[in-house]
Amino acid sequence: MKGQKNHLVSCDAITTSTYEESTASKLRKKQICNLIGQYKLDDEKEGRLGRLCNTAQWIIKVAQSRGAMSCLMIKNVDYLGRREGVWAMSVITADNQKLNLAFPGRWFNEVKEYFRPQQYNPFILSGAGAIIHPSSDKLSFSANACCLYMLDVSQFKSDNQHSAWHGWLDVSEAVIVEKPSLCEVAEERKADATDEEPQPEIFSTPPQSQHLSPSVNRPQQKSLPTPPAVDENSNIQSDNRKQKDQTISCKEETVSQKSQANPRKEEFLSPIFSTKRKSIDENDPSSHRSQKQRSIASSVEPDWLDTPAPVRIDRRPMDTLPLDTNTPTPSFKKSSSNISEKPATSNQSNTTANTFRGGKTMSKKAIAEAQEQRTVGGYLITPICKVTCMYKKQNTFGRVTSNEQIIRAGSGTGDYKLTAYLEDVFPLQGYKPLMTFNLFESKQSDLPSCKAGDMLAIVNFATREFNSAIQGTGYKGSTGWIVLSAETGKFQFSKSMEIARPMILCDEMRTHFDRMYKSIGTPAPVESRRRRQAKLSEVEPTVFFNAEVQVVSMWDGLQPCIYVTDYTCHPRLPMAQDVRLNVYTQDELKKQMERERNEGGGRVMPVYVWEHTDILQDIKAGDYLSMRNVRPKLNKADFLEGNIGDKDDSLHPNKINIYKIADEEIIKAIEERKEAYQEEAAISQAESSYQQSSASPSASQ
DNA sequence: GGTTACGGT
Repeated sequence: MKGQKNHLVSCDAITTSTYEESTASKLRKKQICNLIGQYKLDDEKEGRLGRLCNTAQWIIKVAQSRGAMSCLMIKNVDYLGRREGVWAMSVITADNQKLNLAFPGRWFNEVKEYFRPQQYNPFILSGAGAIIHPSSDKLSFSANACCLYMLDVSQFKSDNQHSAWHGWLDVSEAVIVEKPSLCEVAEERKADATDEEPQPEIFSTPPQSQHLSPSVNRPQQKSLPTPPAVDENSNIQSDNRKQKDQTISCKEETVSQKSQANPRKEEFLSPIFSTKRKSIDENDPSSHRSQKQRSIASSVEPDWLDTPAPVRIDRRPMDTLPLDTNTPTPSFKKSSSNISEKPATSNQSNTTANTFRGGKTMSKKAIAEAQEQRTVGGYLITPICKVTCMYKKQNTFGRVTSNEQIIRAGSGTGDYKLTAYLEDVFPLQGYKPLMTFNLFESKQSDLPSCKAGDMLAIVNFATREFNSAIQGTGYKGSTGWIVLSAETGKFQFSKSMEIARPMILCDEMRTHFDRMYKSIGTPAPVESRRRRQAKLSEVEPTVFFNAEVQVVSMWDGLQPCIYVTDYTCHPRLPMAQDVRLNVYTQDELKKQMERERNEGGGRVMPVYVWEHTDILQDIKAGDYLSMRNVRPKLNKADFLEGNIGDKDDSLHPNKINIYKIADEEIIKAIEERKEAYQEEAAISQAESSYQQSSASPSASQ
C-alpha cells in the first residue's frame, strides 16, 4: 500500500447532495475541475458512446478497496449496456468473477459535468463511468456516488486504434459517497431477499452467464490470468462486510515503475491526492485487516501486478445482452425516496429486478399488475406514481401542474422542447406525485400547448433517471400526446394521435379530470420547482433568477454585457439608462428623475456575460432572450446588475444560459408591456410639452 | 433506439 503510485488521481470524495452541499465539497469539485482542466477536452460528440459500445470492451480489474465503495471512472461506460433505464456494465474482477454493475443514467450526467471527457492521448479515451466495488460492506453502488478518481489511462493498452480497448485498472481507494437513489429500493429488496441466507457474492457470475456476454465469460475466464483461488465467495463477502477499513491491494513496485516510465503521471498529482495518499498510508488499514482479508489480499496482489494484457474479446455490445436477473444485485441502503416503492409483496423483488435490470423473469401480466397498469383505449396506462425507469416505452396521463416555456435546444438536433410536470390522477397514496416530462419536436407547433390544470396523456415515452427522479422523454416522431384543456374542455392531439383518436383514452382522461376537480376543486397551479422566473421588477438582489427580456443594446465597455429590459421597472435600476430604450431623451429622463427625486425606477438592466461570450455575436438589439441563472448584484452605485456565468466559478462551465426565445406568447407579453410604456411616454411627453408651451408656471416649481 | 433539455451558485 505504501509507496503506491499515482496511477490514479484521487480527487477525494464529492457528495452530490443537490441542495445542501458543503463548502468543502464545492471546493473539491472546483479543484477537480481545475485538475481536469489541464487536459485537452475531447469533443464530446466524438465520444458518442453508442458508437463505442460495439468496440469498447473494458475489462476492469477491481481491486479490493478500502471503505464501502470504490469508484472507478471510465468513459463511455454509459452506453455499454443499457438495461431498463440503467446503465450497466460487466467487469471481470481479480478473481475472475464477473460483476454486473448498473447505475442510473443520471449518474453519468452528473459525472460528465465534472469530468469532461479528456483525451489523454489520441487513442485512449477516458472519462466518466463508474464501478463501485465495495468490499467491506455489502457490495453496493450508489447511483449518486460521485467519482473521485481520474484514471491514468496510460496503463490502457489498445490492440487497435479503432477497435477494442482493453485495460487493466486498479482501483486503489474507496470513497464513500452516497445518497439515496431510486435504485436503492430495488436493491433493498434484493438485500431483504438475500439476507435470510448466507450472502452469495453479490456480483457473482450469474448462473445463466450466457445472458451477459457468454463470449466474455467463458473464453475470457480462461484467458485471463487465473486469480488466486478464492473459493468461498460468500464468506469473503460476509467477511468483507465486517471489514470496513480494508485497503486495496496494489503492487507498489510495479506501479512505481510504471509511474517512472510515464513522467506525465506527475501531472496527475494534485495536492489533494498527495494529502489523501499520505493520510491513508499513515493509517494503513491493512494492518487492521483480518487474517482472512490479509490472505486474500496477499494472494491477489501478485496477480494484479503482473497482469498480462487482456485478451481481445469479441462479443456483442452489452446493450444487447440482458442482465441476468438471477444475479444478486448490490444491496442498497434504505432509500428515502418513495419513488417506485411498492407495497411489500412477495413478488416485489421480481418486480424491481425486472424494472431495473431488464430480466425476463417476470411476465408482462405480472409487471402490469405490479405497476397497476390498465389498458385504456388500447394503451397500457401506467399511473405516474408507478412509472419506473425502464427500457420499455410507457404510456401515462396526469394533470399538468406547470410547464416551462418551450425552448429550443442549443445542441443535438436543436429541437423544440416542452417540459411539463405531471401529477398523478390515480387515487393512490404514498407515491411521488409529480413527474417531469420533456417532449421534443422539431417544430414548435408540434408540441402541446398546455397549461397548469390541463390533463395530459403521453403515449410511448421513454424513461430515464435524472436528478434522483424518473423523468419521461418524448421523442419526436414516436411519442404522442393528448391534452384535455381545463379551460375549454377540448382535446388537442399530437399528430400521431390524431390518426388514431383514442376516444376511450380521452374518456378516461375526462373522467379523472372530472373526479379530481370535483374532489379537490380547481387545483391551483403548482409552482414550478425550477429557479424563479422573474420579471425584472421582481428581481431581488440576492436571488438568482431566470428572465425573459428584450435586448436593448450591446456593451460599450470592457466586459461583455447586454442591456436588457422586459419593460417593467425596478427601484434599483437606474432610470438614466432608460435612454437606451429610445423612448425618452436624456433630458426628458433627467427631468423625470428630478421630478420624482429618484434615480431608480429604470427598466434597463445590464447583464454581464462571463462565459460563452461568443454567443453574443449572434445577439443584437431587439432580440428576445431567455436568460437563466442570472446572478443579480448591486454595483457600487447600489444599482442592480445581472451576471451570467463565471467561468472560474461555475460548476457547469459548459452550460449556456442565454437562449433566444422561441415562444411567441412570451414575446407578445414583452411587446405589450413595451407598447404600454411607449404610450405612457407619449402621454407624458405630450403633457410636458403642453406645460412648456402654456405660459402658466409649471408644476415643477 | 433515444441527442437536445433539465440540475447547481
